[in-house]
Amino acid sequence: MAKSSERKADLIVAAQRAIAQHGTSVRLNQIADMAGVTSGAILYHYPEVDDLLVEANRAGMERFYNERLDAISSLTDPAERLRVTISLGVPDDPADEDVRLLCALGGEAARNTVYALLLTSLYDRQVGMYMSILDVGAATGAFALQQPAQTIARNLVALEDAYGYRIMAKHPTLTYQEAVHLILEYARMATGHPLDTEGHHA
Amino acid sequence: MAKSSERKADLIVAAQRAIAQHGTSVRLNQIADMAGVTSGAILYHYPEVDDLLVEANRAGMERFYNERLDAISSLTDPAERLRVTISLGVPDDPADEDVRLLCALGGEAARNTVYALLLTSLYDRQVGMYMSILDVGAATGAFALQQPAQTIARNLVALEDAYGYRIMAKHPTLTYQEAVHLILEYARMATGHPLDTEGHHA
DNA sequence: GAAGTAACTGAATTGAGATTCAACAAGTTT
DNA sequence: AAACTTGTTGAATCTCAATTCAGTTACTTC
Repeated sequence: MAKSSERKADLIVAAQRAIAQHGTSVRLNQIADMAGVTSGAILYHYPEVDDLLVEANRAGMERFYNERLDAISSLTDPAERLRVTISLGVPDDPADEDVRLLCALGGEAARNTVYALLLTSLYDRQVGMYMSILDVGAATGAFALQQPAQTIARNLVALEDAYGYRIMAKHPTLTYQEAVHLILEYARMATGHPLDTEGHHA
Repeated sequence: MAKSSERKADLIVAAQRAIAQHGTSVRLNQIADMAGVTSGAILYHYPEVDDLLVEANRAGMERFYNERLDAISSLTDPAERLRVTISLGVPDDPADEDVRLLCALGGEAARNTVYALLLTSLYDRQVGMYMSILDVGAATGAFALQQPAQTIARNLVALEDAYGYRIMAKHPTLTYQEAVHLILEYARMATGHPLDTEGHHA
Protein backbone atom coordinates (compact mmCIF):
# COMPACT_ATOMS: atom_id res chain seq x y z
CA MET A 1 0.00 0.00 0.00
CA ALA A 2 0.98 3.61 -0.38
CA LYS A 3 -0.37 6.92 0.84
CA SER A 4 -2.88 8.35 -1.60
CA SER A 5 -0.86 11.44 -2.48
CA GLU A 6 2.27 9.37 -3.12
CA ARG A 7 0.47 6.80 -5.19
CA LYS A 8 -1.14 9.52 -7.25
CA ALA A 9 2.31 10.88 -8.05
CA ASP A 10 3.36 7.37 -9.11
CA LEU A 11 0.31 7.04 -11.30
CA ILE A 12 0.99 10.36 -12.99
CA VAL A 13 4.51 9.25 -13.88
CA ALA A 14 3.22 5.89 -15.09
CA ALA A 15 0.55 7.61 -17.16
CA GLN A 16 3.14 9.88 -18.75
CA ARG A 17 5.26 6.91 -19.75
CA ALA A 18 2.26 4.98 -21.01
CA ILE A 19 0.97 7.91 -23.08
CA ALA A 20 4.44 8.48 -24.53
CA GLN A 21 4.49 4.82 -25.51
CA HIS A 22 0.92 4.22 -26.64
CA GLY A 23 -0.48 7.66 -27.44
CA THR A 24 -3.51 9.44 -26.02
CA SER A 25 -5.71 6.41 -26.63
CA VAL A 26 -3.66 4.51 -24.04
CA ARG A 27 -5.48 1.66 -22.24
CA LEU A 28 -6.17 1.77 -18.56
CA ASN A 29 -4.37 -1.55 -18.14
CA GLN A 30 -1.30 -0.22 -19.88
CA ILE A 31 -1.05 2.53 -17.29
CA ALA A 32 -1.72 0.03 -14.53
CA ASP A 33 1.03 -2.28 -15.80
CA MET A 34 3.44 0.64 -16.01
CA ALA A 35 2.64 1.50 -12.40
CA GLY A 36 2.76 -2.11 -11.22
CA VAL A 37 -0.81 -2.10 -9.94
CA THR A 38 -4.16 -3.30 -11.23
CA SER A 39 -6.68 -1.16 -13.04
CA GLY A 40 -8.86 -1.15 -9.93
CA ALA A 41 -6.22 0.74 -8.00
CA ILE A 42 -6.19 3.47 -10.62
CA LEU A 43 -9.97 3.76 -10.59
CA TYR A 44 -9.80 4.05 -6.82
CA HIS A 45 -7.61 7.17 -7.06
CA TYR A 46 -9.02 8.52 -10.33
CA PRO A 47 -12.67 7.52 -10.80
CA GLU A 48 -12.50 9.67 -13.93
CA VAL A 49 -9.52 8.34 -15.86
CA ASP A 50 -9.48 11.44 -18.06
CA ASP A 51 -8.52 13.44 -14.99
CA LEU A 52 -5.38 11.36 -14.67
CA LEU A 53 -4.52 11.82 -18.33
CA VAL A 54 -4.95 15.57 -18.16
CA GLU A 55 -2.96 15.73 -14.94
CA ALA A 56 -0.17 13.64 -16.49
CA ASN A 57 0.02 15.88 -19.52
CA ARG A 58 -0.08 19.03 -17.45
CA ALA A 59 2.72 17.81 -15.21
CA GLY A 60 4.87 16.68 -18.13
CA MET A 61 4.48 20.04 -19.80
CA GLU A 62 5.32 21.82 -16.58
CA ARG A 63 8.49 19.79 -16.21
CA PHE A 64 9.55 20.47 -19.78
CA TYR A 65 9.11 24.20 -19.23
CA ASN A 66 10.68 24.39 -15.80
CA GLU A 67 13.75 22.40 -16.76
CA ARG A 68 14.67 25.10 -19.22
CA LEU A 69 13.89 27.93 -16.83
CA ASP A 70 16.17 26.32 -14.26
CA ALA A 71 18.93 25.73 -16.77
CA ILE A 72 19.13 29.36 -17.79
CA SER A 73 18.49 30.88 -14.38
CA SER A 74 22.19 30.97 -13.59
CA LEU A 75 23.24 32.38 -16.95
CA THR A 76 23.67 36.11 -17.35
CA ASP A 77 24.91 36.60 -20.90
CA PRO A 78 21.90 37.07 -23.19
CA ALA A 79 23.56 35.28 -26.12
CA GLU A 80 24.34 32.30 -23.95
CA ARG A 81 20.85 32.25 -22.51
CA LEU A 82 19.42 32.26 -26.00
CA ARG A 83 21.72 29.49 -27.18
CA VAL A 84 21.04 27.26 -24.20
CA THR A 85 17.31 27.82 -24.31
CA ILE A 86 17.21 26.82 -27.95
CA SER A 87 19.39 23.77 -27.46
CA LEU A 88 17.13 22.57 -24.64
CA GLY A 89 13.95 23.18 -26.60
CA VAL A 90 14.74 20.51 -29.16
CA PRO A 91 14.65 16.81 -28.24
CA ASP A 92 18.08 15.21 -28.56
CA ASP A 93 16.60 11.74 -28.88
CA PRO A 94 13.50 10.38 -30.61
CA ALA A 95 12.72 8.54 -27.39
CA ASP A 96 12.50 11.70 -25.26
CA GLU A 97 9.43 11.10 -23.14
CA ASP A 98 8.50 14.69 -22.44
CA VAL A 99 8.48 15.54 -26.12
CA ARG A 100 6.68 12.36 -27.10
CA LEU A 101 4.00 13.39 -24.67
CA LEU A 102 3.80 16.84 -26.23
CA CYS A 103 3.57 15.38 -29.73
CA ALA A 104 0.78 13.05 -28.74
CA LEU A 105 -1.02 16.02 -27.22
CA GLY A 106 -0.53 18.18 -30.28
CA GLY A 107 -2.32 15.69 -32.45
CA GLU A 108 -5.19 15.57 -30.00
CA ALA A 109 -5.50 19.30 -29.35
CA ALA A 110 -7.46 19.92 -32.55
CA ARG A 111 -10.24 17.80 -31.07
CA ASN A 112 -9.85 18.26 -27.34
CA THR A 113 -10.40 21.65 -25.75
CA VAL A 114 -8.57 20.84 -22.54
CA TYR A 115 -5.43 19.74 -24.35
CA ALA A 116 -5.70 22.72 -26.67
CA LEU A 117 -5.72 25.05 -23.67
CA LEU A 118 -2.75 23.30 -22.09
CA LEU A 119 -0.67 23.56 -25.26
CA THR A 120 -1.71 27.14 -25.90
CA SER A 121 -0.64 28.06 -22.42
CA LEU A 122 2.71 26.30 -22.84
CA TYR A 123 3.31 28.05 -26.15
CA ASP A 124 2.55 31.43 -24.65
CA ARG A 125 4.82 30.87 -21.70
CA GLN A 126 7.64 29.80 -23.94
CA VAL A 127 7.13 32.91 -26.04
CA GLY A 128 7.30 34.96 -22.85
CA MET A 129 10.54 33.25 -21.90
CA TYR A 130 12.15 34.08 -25.23
CA MET A 131 10.81 37.63 -25.18
CA SER A 132 12.40 38.25 -21.83
CA ILE A 133 15.75 37.01 -23.11
CA LEU A 134 15.47 39.10 -26.27
CA ASP A 135 14.36 42.24 -24.45
CA VAL A 136 17.22 42.07 -21.97
CA GLY A 137 19.70 41.44 -24.77
CA ALA A 138 18.34 44.41 -26.70
CA ALA A 139 18.41 46.66 -23.63
CA THR A 140 22.02 45.82 -22.85
CA GLY A 141 23.00 46.34 -26.45
CA ALA A 142 24.01 42.72 -26.99
CA PHE A 143 21.26 42.18 -29.55
CA ALA A 144 20.29 44.44 -32.42
CA LEU A 145 16.83 43.06 -33.06
CA GLN A 146 15.82 43.11 -36.71
CA GLN A 147 12.20 42.32 -35.88
CA PRO A 148 9.89 42.97 -32.92
CA ALA A 149 10.86 40.77 -29.97
CA GLN A 150 7.45 39.11 -30.03
CA THR A 151 7.81 38.14 -33.66
CA ILE A 152 11.21 36.57 -33.04
CA ALA A 153 10.00 34.84 -29.89
CA ARG A 154 6.93 33.38 -31.57
CA ASN A 155 8.96 32.15 -34.50
CA LEU A 156 11.61 30.61 -32.29
CA VAL A 157 9.06 28.63 -30.32
CA ALA A 158 7.34 27.60 -33.56
CA LEU A 159 10.61 26.35 -35.01
CA GLU A 160 11.36 24.36 -31.88
CA ASP A 161 7.94 22.76 -31.95
CA ALA A 162 8.12 21.80 -35.59
CA TYR A 163 11.63 20.36 -35.40
CA GLY A 164 10.57 18.43 -32.34
CA TYR A 165 7.97 16.67 -34.45
CA ARG A 166 10.49 16.00 -37.23
CA ILE A 167 13.01 14.51 -34.82
CA MET A 168 10.31 12.38 -33.20
CA ALA A 169 9.43 11.09 -36.68
CA LYS A 170 13.11 10.19 -37.09
CA HIS A 171 13.80 12.37 -40.10
CA PRO A 172 17.03 10.95 -41.56
CA THR A 173 18.87 14.24 -42.07
CA LEU A 174 17.08 16.49 -39.60
CA THR A 175 19.01 15.50 -36.51
CA TYR A 176 19.21 17.28 -33.20
CA GLN A 177 22.39 19.05 -34.34
CA GLU A 178 20.84 20.16 -37.58
CA ALA A 179 17.64 21.40 -35.94
CA VAL A 180 19.55 23.47 -33.39
CA HIS A 181 21.71 24.81 -36.19
CA LEU A 182 18.68 25.85 -38.26
CA ILE A 183 17.02 27.61 -35.35
CA LEU A 184 20.27 29.35 -34.41
CA GLU A 185 20.63 30.55 -38.00
CA TYR A 186 17.32 32.31 -37.66
CA ALA A 187 18.18 33.64 -34.22
CA ARG A 188 21.49 35.05 -35.51
CA MET A 189 19.83 36.88 -38.31
CA ALA A 190 17.05 38.21 -36.11
CA THR A 191 19.25 39.35 -33.24
CA GLY A 192 22.25 40.53 -35.25
CA HIS A 193 24.42 38.55 -32.84
CA PRO A 194 26.75 35.72 -33.93
CA LEU A 195 25.67 33.61 -30.93
CA ASP A 196 28.97 31.75 -31.10
CA THR A 197 30.01 29.36 -28.41
CA GLU A 198 33.50 30.84 -28.27
CA GLY A 199 34.16 33.88 -26.15
CA HIS A 200 31.38 33.22 -23.70
CA HIS A 201 32.55 30.13 -21.91
CA ALA A 202 35.25 27.50 -22.29
CA MET B 1 -23.85 -1.01 -55.06
CA ALA B 2 -20.83 0.61 -56.56
CA LYS B 3 -17.83 -0.49 -58.55
CA SER B 4 -14.98 -1.47 -56.29
CA SER B 5 -12.60 1.22 -57.44
CA GLU B 6 -15.26 3.92 -57.02
CA ARG B 7 -16.34 2.70 -53.62
CA LYS B 8 -12.76 2.59 -52.47
CA ALA B 9 -12.40 6.25 -53.43
CA ASP B 10 -15.54 7.01 -51.39
CA LEU B 11 -14.19 5.09 -48.44
CA ILE B 12 -10.91 7.00 -48.56
CA VAL B 13 -12.76 10.31 -48.42
CA ALA B 14 -14.96 9.03 -45.61
CA ALA B 15 -11.91 7.81 -43.72
CA GLN B 16 -10.24 11.20 -44.09
CA ARG B 17 -13.29 12.96 -42.66
CA ALA B 18 -13.62 10.45 -39.86
CA ILE B 19 -9.96 10.67 -38.91
CA ALA B 20 -10.11 14.47 -38.98
CA GLN B 21 -13.10 14.26 -36.64
CA HIS B 22 -12.12 11.42 -34.33
CA GLY B 23 -8.35 11.10 -34.59
CA THR B 24 -6.21 8.15 -35.60
CA SER B 25 -8.02 5.88 -33.14
CA VAL B 26 -11.19 6.32 -35.20
CA ARG B 27 -13.72 3.44 -35.04
CA LEU B 28 -14.52 1.36 -38.04
CA ASN B 29 -18.20 2.18 -37.61
CA GLN B 30 -17.47 5.89 -37.60
CA ILE B 31 -15.90 5.54 -41.03
CA ALA B 32 -18.78 3.35 -42.16
CA ASP B 33 -21.34 5.91 -40.98
CA MET B 34 -19.45 8.68 -42.75
CA ALA B 35 -19.54 6.63 -45.96
CA GLY B 36 -23.16 5.61 -45.50
CA VAL B 37 -22.37 1.88 -45.50
CA THR B 38 -21.98 -0.81 -42.87
CA SER B 39 -18.67 -1.90 -41.40
CA GLY B 40 -18.91 -5.13 -43.41
CA ALA B 41 -18.67 -3.20 -46.66
CA ILE B 42 -15.43 -1.62 -45.51
CA LEU B 43 -13.98 -4.96 -44.50
CA TYR B 44 -14.97 -6.29 -47.91
CA HIS B 45 -12.81 -3.70 -49.67
CA TYR B 46 -10.13 -3.38 -47.00
CA PRO B 47 -9.69 -6.64 -45.05
CA GLU B 48 -6.85 -4.80 -43.29
CA VAL B 49 -8.39 -1.59 -42.01
CA ASP B 50 -4.96 -0.09 -41.42
CA ASP B 51 -4.44 -0.13 -45.17
CA LEU B 52 -7.41 2.17 -45.56
CA LEU B 53 -6.15 4.52 -42.88
CA VAL B 54 -2.71 4.75 -44.45
CA GLU B 55 -4.22 5.25 -47.88
CA ALA B 56 -6.51 7.98 -46.54
CA ASN B 57 -3.64 9.80 -44.93
CA ARG B 58 -1.43 9.45 -47.98
CA ALA B 59 -4.13 10.79 -50.26
CA GLY B 60 -4.94 13.71 -47.95
CA MET B 61 -1.29 14.65 -47.80
CA GLU B 62 -0.99 14.42 -51.55
CA ARG B 63 -3.95 16.71 -52.03
CA PHE B 64 -2.58 19.26 -49.57
CA TYR B 65 0.71 19.33 -51.43
CA ASN B 66 -0.69 19.34 -54.95
CA GLU B 67 -3.17 22.11 -54.25
CA ARG B 68 -0.29 24.44 -53.57
CA LEU B 69 1.73 23.28 -56.53
CA ASP B 70 -1.25 23.96 -58.78
CA ALA B 71 -1.90 27.35 -57.23
CA ILE B 72 1.59 28.63 -57.93
CA SER B 73 2.08 26.91 -61.27
CA SER B 74 0.70 29.90 -63.14
CA LEU B 75 2.65 32.50 -61.17
CA THR B 76 5.96 33.74 -62.50
CA ASP B 77 7.10 36.40 -60.05
CA PRO B 78 9.22 34.74 -57.32
CA ALA B 79 7.99 37.07 -54.60
CA GLU B 80 4.39 36.35 -55.47
CA ARG B 81 5.04 32.64 -55.60
CA LEU B 82 6.60 32.79 -52.17
CA ARG B 83 3.77 34.82 -50.74
CA VAL B 84 1.07 32.58 -52.15
CA THR B 85 2.84 29.39 -51.13
CA ILE B 86 3.10 30.62 -47.56
CA SER B 87 -0.49 31.81 -47.42
CA LEU B 88 -1.70 28.40 -48.62
CA GLY B 89 0.51 26.49 -46.20
CA VAL B 90 -1.32 27.74 -43.15
CA PRO B 91 -4.89 26.62 -42.39
CA ASP B 92 -7.34 29.52 -42.52
CA ASP B 93 -9.84 27.70 -40.38
CA PRO B 94 -9.50 25.41 -37.34
CA ALA B 95 -11.89 23.03 -39.11
CA ASP B 96 -9.67 22.55 -42.18
CA GLU B 97 -9.85 18.83 -42.80
CA ASP B 98 -6.56 18.36 -44.58
CA VAL B 99 -4.66 20.01 -41.77
CA ARG B 100 -6.62 18.22 -39.07
CA LEU B 101 -5.56 15.01 -40.73
CA LEU B 102 -1.94 16.11 -40.76
CA CYS B 103 -2.07 17.08 -37.08
CA ALA B 104 -3.55 13.75 -36.10
CA LEU B 105 -0.80 12.06 -38.07
CA GLY B 106 1.93 14.15 -36.49
CA GLY B 107 0.97 13.00 -33.05
CA GLU B 108 1.05 9.39 -34.21
CA ALA B 109 4.27 9.54 -36.21
CA ALA B 110 6.45 9.23 -33.12
CA ARG B 111 5.02 5.74 -32.64
CA ASN B 112 4.14 4.63 -36.15
CA THR B 113 6.85 4.11 -38.75
CA VAL B 114 4.53 4.28 -41.72
CA TYR B 115 3.08 7.62 -40.70
CA ALA B 116 6.55 8.88 -39.85
CA LEU B 117 7.71 8.06 -43.38
CA LEU B 118 4.68 9.74 -44.92
CA LEU B 119 5.22 12.94 -42.96
CA THR B 120 8.95 12.94 -43.57
CA SER B 121 8.34 12.65 -47.27
CA LEU B 122 5.81 15.48 -47.22
CA TYR B 123 8.19 17.70 -45.30
CA ASP B 124 11.00 17.02 -47.75
CA ARG B 125 8.84 17.72 -50.75
CA GLN B 126 7.65 20.98 -49.24
CA VAL B 127 11.23 21.95 -48.59
CA GLY B 128 12.02 21.18 -52.20
CA MET B 129 9.14 23.35 -53.34
CA TYR B 130 10.38 26.32 -51.33
CA MET B 131 13.99 25.76 -52.41
CA SER B 132 12.97 25.91 -56.02
CA ILE B 133 11.17 29.20 -55.47
CA LEU B 134 14.11 30.64 -53.55
CA ASP B 135 16.70 29.48 -56.05
CA VAL B 136 14.83 30.96 -58.98
CA GLY B 137 14.33 34.22 -57.10
CA ALA B 138 18.01 34.37 -56.25
CA ALA B 139 19.05 33.56 -59.82
CA THR B 140 16.88 36.32 -61.27
CA GLY B 141 18.15 38.77 -58.70
CA ALA B 142 14.76 39.24 -57.06
CA PHE B 143 15.97 37.74 -53.80
CA ALA B 144 19.19 38.47 -51.96
CA LEU B 145 19.28 35.38 -49.77
CA GLN B 146 20.78 35.99 -46.36
CA GLN B 147 21.04 32.27 -45.62
CA PRO B 148 21.44 29.11 -47.70
CA ALA B 149 18.26 28.36 -49.61
CA GLN B 150 17.90 25.03 -47.83
CA THR B 151 18.06 26.67 -44.43
CA ILE B 152 15.36 29.16 -45.37
CA ALA B 153 13.23 26.46 -46.97
CA ARG B 154 13.44 24.14 -43.99
CA ASN B 155 12.60 26.93 -41.60
CA LEU B 156 9.67 28.11 -43.67
CA VAL B 157 8.13 24.65 -43.74
CA ALA B 158 8.78 24.27 -40.02
CA LEU B 159 7.04 27.56 -39.28
CA GLU B 160 4.04 26.56 -41.37
CA ASP B 161 3.75 23.25 -39.59
CA ALA B 162 3.98 24.73 -36.14
CA TYR B 163 1.49 27.52 -36.79
CA GLY B 164 -0.84 24.96 -38.30
CA TYR B 165 -0.90 23.19 -34.93
CA ARG B 166 -1.48 26.46 -33.07
CA ILE B 167 -4.37 27.45 -35.31
CA MET B 168 -5.88 23.97 -34.97
CA ALA B 169 -5.65 24.40 -31.19
CA LYS B 170 -7.56 27.67 -31.61
CA HIS B 171 -4.89 29.94 -30.14
CA PRO B 172 -6.77 33.14 -29.31
CA THR B 173 -4.27 35.61 -30.80
CA LEU B 174 -2.45 33.42 -33.28
CA THR B 175 -4.92 33.68 -36.11
CA TYR B 176 -4.43 32.81 -39.75
CA GLN B 177 -3.54 36.43 -40.51
CA GLU B 178 -1.03 36.61 -37.70
CA ALA B 179 0.62 33.30 -38.63
CA VAL B 180 1.05 34.34 -42.25
CA HIS B 181 2.41 37.67 -41.07
CA LEU B 182 4.96 36.00 -38.79
CA ILE B 183 6.18 33.64 -41.50
CA LEU B 184 6.37 36.46 -44.02
CA GLU B 185 8.43 38.50 -41.57
CA TYR B 186 10.99 35.73 -41.55
CA ALA B 187 10.81 35.33 -45.32
CA ARG B 188 11.37 39.07 -45.83
CA MET B 189 14.42 39.09 -43.66
CA ALA B 190 15.86 35.95 -45.22
CA THR B 191 15.25 36.95 -48.85
CA GLY B 192 15.94 40.66 -48.56
CA HIS B 193 12.71 41.25 -50.46
CA PRO B 194 9.76 43.23 -49.07
CA LEU B 195 7.29 40.65 -50.46
CA ASP B 196 4.60 43.32 -50.54
CA THR B 197 1.31 42.68 -52.24
CA GLU B 198 1.44 46.05 -54.04
CA GLY B 199 3.32 46.36 -57.27
CA HIS B 200 2.90 42.78 -58.35
CA HIS B 201 -0.75 42.47 -59.09
CA ALA B 202 -4.07 44.20 -58.33
C1' DG C 1 -34.04 -14.74 -68.74
C1' DA C 2 -31.16 -17.98 -66.22
C1' DA C 3 -26.80 -18.43 -64.22
C1' DG C 4 -23.08 -16.22 -62.38
C1' DT C 5 -20.59 -12.79 -59.85
C1' DA C 6 -19.53 -8.67 -57.24
C1' DA C 7 -21.10 -5.63 -53.62
C1' DC C 8 -23.38 -5.35 -49.52
C1' DT C 9 -26.40 -6.00 -45.27
C1' DG C 10 -27.86 -7.47 -40.68
C1' DA C 11 -27.64 -10.54 -37.21
C1' DA C 12 -24.65 -13.52 -34.50
C1' DT C 13 -20.14 -14.22 -32.50
C1' DT C 14 -15.99 -13.06 -30.51
C1' DG C 15 -12.90 -10.42 -27.99
C1' DA C 16 -10.83 -6.71 -25.48
C1' DG C 17 -11.17 -3.39 -22.32
C1' DA C 18 -13.82 -0.84 -18.58
C1' DT C 19 -16.20 -1.21 -14.40
C1' DT C 20 -17.92 -3.20 -10.14
C1' DC C 21 -17.33 -5.31 -5.93
C1' DA C 22 -16.64 -8.61 -2.21
C1' DA C 23 -12.76 -9.85 0.20
C1' DC C 24 -8.31 -8.87 2.05
C1' DA C 25 -4.03 -6.49 3.72
C1' DA C 26 -1.64 -2.81 6.01
C1' DG C 27 -1.79 0.83 8.88
C1' DT C 28 -4.37 3.91 12.80
C1' DT C 29 -6.99 4.85 16.57
C1' DT C 30 -8.72 4.06 21.00
C1' DA D 1 -5.90 -6.00 20.70
C1' DA D 2 -10.28 -4.84 18.80
C1' DA D 3 -12.44 -1.68 15.68
C1' DC D 4 -11.86 1.32 11.95
C1' DT D 5 -9.89 3.33 7.76
C1' DT D 6 -7.41 3.25 3.54
C1' DG D 7 -5.49 1.04 -0.37
C1' DT D 8 -5.54 -2.87 -3.22
C1' DT D 9 -6.57 -7.21 -5.58
C1' DG D 10 -8.91 -10.70 -8.56
C1' DA D 11 -12.80 -12.48 -10.28
C1' DA D 12 -17.29 -11.44 -12.27
C1' DT D 13 -19.80 -8.58 -15.17
C1' DC D 14 -20.87 -5.18 -18.36
C1' DT D 15 -20.00 -2.64 -22.80
C1' DC D 16 -18.91 -1.84 -27.09
C1' DA D 17 -16.33 -2.42 -31.24
C1' DA D 18 -14.29 -5.84 -34.54
C1' DT D 19 -15.18 -9.74 -37.15
C1' DT D 20 -17.68 -13.41 -39.49
C1' DC D 21 -21.03 -15.09 -42.49
C1' DA D 22 -25.35 -16.63 -44.49
C1' DG D 23 -28.43 -14.44 -47.16
C1' DT D 24 -29.83 -10.51 -50.43
C1' DT D 25 -29.54 -7.18 -54.16
C1' DA D 26 -27.96 -5.45 -58.48
C1' DC D 27 -25.42 -5.83 -62.32
C1' DT D 28 -23.16 -8.99 -66.38
C1' DT D 29 -22.84 -12.45 -69.48
C1' DC D 30 -24.28 -15.91 -72.45
